[in-house]
Amino acid sequence: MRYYRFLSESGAKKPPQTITSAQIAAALDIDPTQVRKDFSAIGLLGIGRVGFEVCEVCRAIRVALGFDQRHEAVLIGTGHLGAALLAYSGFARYGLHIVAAFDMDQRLVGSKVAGCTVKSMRSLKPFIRKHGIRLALLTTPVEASQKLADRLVSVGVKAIWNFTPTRITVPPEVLVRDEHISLGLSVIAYHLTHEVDSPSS
Amino acid sequence: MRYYRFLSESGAKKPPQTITSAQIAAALDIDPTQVRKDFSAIGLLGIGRVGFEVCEVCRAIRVALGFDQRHEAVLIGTGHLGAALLAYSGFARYGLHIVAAFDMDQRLVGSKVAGCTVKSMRSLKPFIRKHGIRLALLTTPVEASQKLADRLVSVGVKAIWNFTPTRITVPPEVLVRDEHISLGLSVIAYHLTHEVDSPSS
DNA sequence: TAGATTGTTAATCGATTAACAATC
DNA sequence: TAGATTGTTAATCGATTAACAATC
Repeated sequence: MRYYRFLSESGAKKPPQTITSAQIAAALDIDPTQVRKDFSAIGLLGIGRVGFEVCEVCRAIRVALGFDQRHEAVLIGTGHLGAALLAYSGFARYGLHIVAAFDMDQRLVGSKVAGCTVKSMRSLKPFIRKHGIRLALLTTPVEASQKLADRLVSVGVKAIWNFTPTRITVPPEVLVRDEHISLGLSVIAYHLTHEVDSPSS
Repeated sequence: MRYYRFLSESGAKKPPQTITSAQIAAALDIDPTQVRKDFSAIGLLGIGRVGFEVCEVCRAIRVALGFDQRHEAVLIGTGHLGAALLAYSGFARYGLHIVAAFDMDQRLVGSKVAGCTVKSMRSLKPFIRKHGIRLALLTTPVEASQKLADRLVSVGVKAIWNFTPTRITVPPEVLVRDEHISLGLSVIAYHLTHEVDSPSS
């Protein structure tokens, strides 16, 4: 979560290998007690008078969140957004590897997008079965999301990262993470509107 | 927020122009009281025995969140993600209009991305001043985010929609909305890892 | 030892849920 | 009128914050 981002960023810079819960709390603008509680929840103990060892904390978080394990995923829909995700190099840090990309458009099949060869949808099911894929990224622009989700679930996919503006329904054991931007949009629109109402405050 | 998405979607289909708080609550899996409370918070009153008028609710939400106003924005960084956002047609529904795109890369300047001509960074400040732009979308892959943010703030930008994996700091009156995917990633990684630990539960 | 920071129990705060008279 | 749904007050629940003995 946010701890990991902060610690792995700041940890590289400064030589001191320990950090106090108060320092973390100040940087992330939360309560020091919260930090200690969260850490102890994942079986992480600090050292009295010194604080926490940065490396130790990072490793514990990696283990708790599963970043140390390799997760293989497929990406469906190689449009603008799909290409952006394929090109993003930050996933590997969290153990996520996109091992194949698929697209409905037969004209795109065989072409390379961000160094990844686009595969035909026909090979989707066999591929997932063969490699035991458990995560799929949905970046299809059209509203075939639900049908696709059903197909994915039927071959054993356990989590769907949904970047489409569609709400999809799946069995309870499957996780769907929606990455809609409409929520962020509403926050921004609200701020801009409110700004107009009271420009000075 | 979520109400608007649900109501504007379902409202188009069914003829009945009214909906009850219980129906909304069931669809969104929240408490009916919560719905009524949220609605009354934006000065929205229902009708006894009937419920709420769908159109009326939608309009009130639009007004409260500022979707009825026109918000003009600039986009900086026309990479994959920038292109995807430019091509996304859903923004207009919320009153957001991306009126110009900028990029550092001089070779891209003048070319068209998703129907929008890429402008030089040199013209960024004058453009913002001239058009009174108050929102900027940051999709620059490199770590020039902070410098860019400073420049944007200095010419009067009031909100920054940050799609870069960098944390940027701005004066308190400026809103920064981070659209990191690392949070979603951690949720997914956790689910997949936990799945392994107990496949049957 | 003295000082600072932790782990954890207790208290506060806010948000969510329940209950019910008022209303159409 | 009778029935159903609202608006709002009261109660519960959980999470955040405070306090403090234990620890290095």
